[in-house]
Amino acid sequence: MPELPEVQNFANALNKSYAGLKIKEIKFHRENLRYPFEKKELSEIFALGNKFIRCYREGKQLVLETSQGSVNVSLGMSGSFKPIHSSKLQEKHQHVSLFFENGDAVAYVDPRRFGFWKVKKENDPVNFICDPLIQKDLEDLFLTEQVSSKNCSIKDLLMDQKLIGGIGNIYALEALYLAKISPLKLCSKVTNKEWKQLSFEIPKILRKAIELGGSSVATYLSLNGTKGSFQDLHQVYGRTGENCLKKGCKGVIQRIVQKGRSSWLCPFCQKD
DNA sequence: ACATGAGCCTGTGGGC
DNA sequence: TGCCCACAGGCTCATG
Repeated sequence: MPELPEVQNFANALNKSYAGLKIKEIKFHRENLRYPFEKKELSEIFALGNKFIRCYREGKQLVLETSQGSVNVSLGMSGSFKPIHSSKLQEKHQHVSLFFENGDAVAYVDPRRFGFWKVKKENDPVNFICDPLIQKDLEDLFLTEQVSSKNCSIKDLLMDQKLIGGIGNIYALEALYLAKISPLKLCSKVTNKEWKQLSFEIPKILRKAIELGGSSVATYLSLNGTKGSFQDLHQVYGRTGENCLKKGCKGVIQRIVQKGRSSWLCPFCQKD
């Protein structure tokens, strides 16, 4: 589900609601998500009396930081957080509950269970080269030999989390549309001018999406239960058969399958 | 060393 | 109404 803007939204909201609170306890409602829960370690991190210091984003993951250690949380395709009001299970796919001493509580909900909670080790390296909110970092990365010599499509490159932390299917396709580059174009054929344009469009679109509360496709809701509105500004994602929105372009948005996932593009204004 | 495709899960929506 | 298929904001393996 969530790409950078949606994850950033959860980080902001969790901070606003819970940063600084004393923890009461953590409860697990099953044994695993994508991986088995490290219950012992996680219970120590979220033990009675510890302080929930803050939540921040690292690529597409959240980091929950307490006075006794930190945890990486991946939301997978369908993970989300939701405030709860009692110790009874409240949501159908509620897998973790976190209680605070002041009576507040929040649940981790994830129907498809592709997410994970993983204890963050002291010297775990950050697992990507570049954060896509920073135009200069993107440009520097794009103009390296390592990238331009890659034998993959530009869409695959944008979604490679080892290189760039945070871009997924929606924002890769939207940014490529804005930069007028086909998602099929090979990295080796992308011009310096196009790389520069792309490093301009990516932070711009991500910041706009954060501002609008992310994209609510299917069932995504923010912590306070509201929908984002960036989906209303999607230019290609999910718009099969609709007209290209570029002024004067007579193109029709086309859906193709790329490495097993949907891509959308305007075959007229996006060239490969 | 790379690039691809299957698999992990549940839910939803469309076609018949 | 129900059944079947395709598909969904991600990521990790096994394979070639």
